[in-house]
Amino acid sequence: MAASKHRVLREQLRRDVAKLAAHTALPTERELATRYEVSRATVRKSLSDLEDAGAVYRVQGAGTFVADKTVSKSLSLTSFSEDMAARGMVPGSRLVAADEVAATEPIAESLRIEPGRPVVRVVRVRLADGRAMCLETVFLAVDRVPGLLDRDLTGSLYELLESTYEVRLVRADQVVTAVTVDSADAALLGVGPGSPALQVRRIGLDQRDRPFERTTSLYRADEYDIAFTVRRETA
Amino acid sequence: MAASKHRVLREQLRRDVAKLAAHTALPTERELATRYEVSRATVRKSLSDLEDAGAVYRVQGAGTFVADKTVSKSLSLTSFSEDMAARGMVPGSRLVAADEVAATEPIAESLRIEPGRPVVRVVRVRLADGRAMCLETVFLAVDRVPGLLDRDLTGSLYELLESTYEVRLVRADQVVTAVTVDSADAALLGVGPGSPALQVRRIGLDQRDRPFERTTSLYRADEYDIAFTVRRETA
DNA sequence: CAGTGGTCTAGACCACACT
DNA sequence: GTGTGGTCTAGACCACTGG
Repeated sequence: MAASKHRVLREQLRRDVAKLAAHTALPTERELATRYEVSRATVRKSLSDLEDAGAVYRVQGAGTFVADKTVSKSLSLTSFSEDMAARGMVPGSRLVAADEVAATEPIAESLRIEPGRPVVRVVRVRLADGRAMCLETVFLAVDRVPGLLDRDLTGSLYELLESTYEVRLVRADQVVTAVTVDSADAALLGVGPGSPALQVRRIGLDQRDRPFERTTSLYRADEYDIAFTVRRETA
Repeated sequence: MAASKHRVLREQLRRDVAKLAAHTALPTERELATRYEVSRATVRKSLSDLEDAGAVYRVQGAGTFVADKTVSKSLSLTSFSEDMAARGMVPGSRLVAADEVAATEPIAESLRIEPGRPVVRVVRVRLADGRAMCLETVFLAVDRVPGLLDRDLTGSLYELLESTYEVRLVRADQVVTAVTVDSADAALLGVGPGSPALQVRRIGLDQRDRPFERTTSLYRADEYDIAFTVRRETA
């Protein structure tokens, strides 16, 4: 499964493109279709995906070209572990708290459950190469993840959710703000009180658009940034 | 121009979807194709765009459904003016400086010109409903925008660039960080020194992937956040 | 002008969800 | 099984770029 022609071609082209200089022209769509023995529609699907990912750009009448990859992070949904791996760092965790609490009003609304219902709370200091990078608090509806608190919570929570509970996050709504950390959080992050931090509040949704995770992450401003590419609408 | 069938259908469906409750099923692709007298491929293109925009979600074998729009900002490239308008506020500007300076090393690299070459600098306090929201510093290669300094710089710079110089931004690479503002910036923003702020550094690119604008925006943390939806790759 | 990407069609089969 | 979205094809014409 998951080995469609356009996917295979896309990954093939992604590798090819990585070796080429920016602004180099790719073969034409018709040429690629002939060469890889697929229809032009399939080639176009592959190229569209690469365009969305910021790997190439297309100019009508002229051709398809290798994009300049200065940033070109297409801001996909990643776990902390994946994020750190992509930055070439080794992810880790220090468990601060893992318990069951009653859902407060905002938590309940985020998870679309009744206020006061029990939710699982996991608080962790996330490490990058052993250094504190982020303070992360996760809330999960307890019905969706029975027995979670008995598991090993120092690794990737996403992987655990996927492998054990078969919930796959496919989308998340995020809100990013700048804050200054209070003294309690500062101590956990190993920074001075009043230091700046990036706060990311996220509601994770499954394939059916149902929320099942609400996470607040507090990233050290001196160690972390969010880089991504945005595009004009109606491209 | 720009009135392709899939575009027309997309906007029609966007309006229809806005009236429906979340998780309501849309008609099937074949049904829509028949009803609007287009091919199914055209319907799929429209639905894909809406899916990318976060308006609907699709479940193989089940159907296409109205997404829950709690956030669903697909983080598109917008000007400050557009951004404020979308938030229901009236944008404004107070010009702080507009001059020609020699490009420093980082500026030159961003704009892909020689260090020391002249660049146009525009510094503005951006207002929302008359209140300071953001301190914005824009650098532009002078060759691309001759005579810019003689223009009215209190409105939308993007509109000016588009209408006068025919440069269209289609993509931008952004880096978001949290900072605390120094006393000079604090005075311009009307906040206390050491207040938190969201810093957005952006390099704007035209359709040919050429950089022609580098902007650093400093947003008051108490007035501004960045909300957007992210998706899992290989969807 | 020739050649490129952009749009569109009509039809086919597959993978998956639901009942 | 029936019906859904997902993939793929072969071919056509349009809009635009560039020499």
